[in-house]
Amino acid sequence: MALLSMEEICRDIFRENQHRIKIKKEAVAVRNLVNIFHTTLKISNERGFQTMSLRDLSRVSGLSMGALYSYFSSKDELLEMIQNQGRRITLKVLARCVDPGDTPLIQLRGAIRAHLYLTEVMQPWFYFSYMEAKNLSREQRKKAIENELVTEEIFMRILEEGAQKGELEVDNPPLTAAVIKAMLQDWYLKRWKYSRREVSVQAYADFVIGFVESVVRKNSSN
Amino acid sequence: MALLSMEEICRDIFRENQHRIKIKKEAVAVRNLVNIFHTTLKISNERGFQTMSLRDLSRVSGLSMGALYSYFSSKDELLEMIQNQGRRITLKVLARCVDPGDTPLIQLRGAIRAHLYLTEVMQPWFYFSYMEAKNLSREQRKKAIENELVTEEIFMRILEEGAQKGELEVDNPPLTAAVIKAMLQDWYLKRWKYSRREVSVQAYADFVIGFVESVVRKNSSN
DNA sequence: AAAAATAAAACGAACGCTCGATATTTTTAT
DNA sequence: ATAAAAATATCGAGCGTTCGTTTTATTTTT
Repeated sequence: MALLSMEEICRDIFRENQHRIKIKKEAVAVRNLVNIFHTTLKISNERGFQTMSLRDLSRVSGLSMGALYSYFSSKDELLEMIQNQGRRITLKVLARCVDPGDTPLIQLRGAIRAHLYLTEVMQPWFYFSYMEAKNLSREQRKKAIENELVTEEIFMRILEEGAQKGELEVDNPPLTAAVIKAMLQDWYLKRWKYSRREVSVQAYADFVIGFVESVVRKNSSN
Repeated sequence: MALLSMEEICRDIFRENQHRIKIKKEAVAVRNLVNIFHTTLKISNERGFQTMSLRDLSRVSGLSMGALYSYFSSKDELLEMIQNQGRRITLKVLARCVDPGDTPLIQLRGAIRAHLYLTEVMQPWFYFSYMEAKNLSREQRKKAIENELVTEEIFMRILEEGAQKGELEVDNPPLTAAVIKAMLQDWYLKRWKYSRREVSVQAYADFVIGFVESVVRKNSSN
């Protein structure tokens, strides 16, 4: 799961945006992109993206204003780059963590664990995406909403397939998927609460799986 | 439930902050406070409190800059006033909606419905409080966190009482309360999603109650 | 020598906020 | 009842500051 290192992600970003980025050498660019994104997430998740000035970003990252503007052409573009990459990774990871060959119950468990472990590793990113969504442009906000709905649909399809096969008992798949999503998002939105209580991601995953299963499983045995 | 009119709330605010507010006449002050808060919530919930300039607020509310500053002494104080009042109302309403004489199961249903109906009526306020929490001063942020935990404790105590009396089966009251809270918060955080799907607050309340009960009730009958 | 980063200055625009001028309402005096 | 006076409320141009952004000449790294 942790194959998703910040370096790899930033290398992708660099290659895809090479026409915009003024820096030529990949090694240099990647190193600084990691720095820029890390610092942006750090400051923004404490005080908000709007409140973070580029002078703040310059000071904390150690890069000059001129250097920063070699990597993006505006503050809004920086916001978009972060959002874009986060979205792409979510879908990629979630899609490959659900094996259509498995039974719905196994798929459900896999999807819950995948969602929690992914958001655990990339908590700052998800927290940022959630909180800064309203600052996006209209088209970017539309993409963010789509993304939310797609993740939810993954759960809904599993539930529907389970109900159809008679393996699960779900009387309202859309709402069930919605509240599952709400429980999963709580993990990265209220991280302070769970770490204060020393709840590990494994413990939370087990709990949510148990909680959901006692609703959707036909017989409470095995 | 809708006894909590904006006018009443603003009258309370005016009386408690009369020393700060430069306006003498209650009727005038209340009228304008309603306008100011309503407009602030409207703009902030679309674009964020930080992004909203006081010139925006002036333009949309129809009050001049000078008039605005007769009601608060700084933008931060406006933020605090809104947060304070929202917190107070939450606790007041939730506390009086749970009758200790009822059985834990009835209390649980009452608390879920109370939470949902309250946040339905005051959705902009709750959405605002959630999203703008990071912009608060340290002491104000501490109060917001306390508030979150207190609401959660109401649910935890009901669950624990139910488990103790043998009426409910809850193996992890703190985590159960946490995910119940997550489901309830989803209602005001993702209002766009539920209204798009035409899910009413009653339907959502019934669903959540059914969902939770099929986990915590000992026998699935009656 | 080329590429990249730096420090510093400057730009106009927009920010939170103030304050003297003005308008409105209430009180007082006739 | 009405006009003058006082109190209250509103106005909006303008304050100093900071914002995002660009540019410059210079230094550092490869």
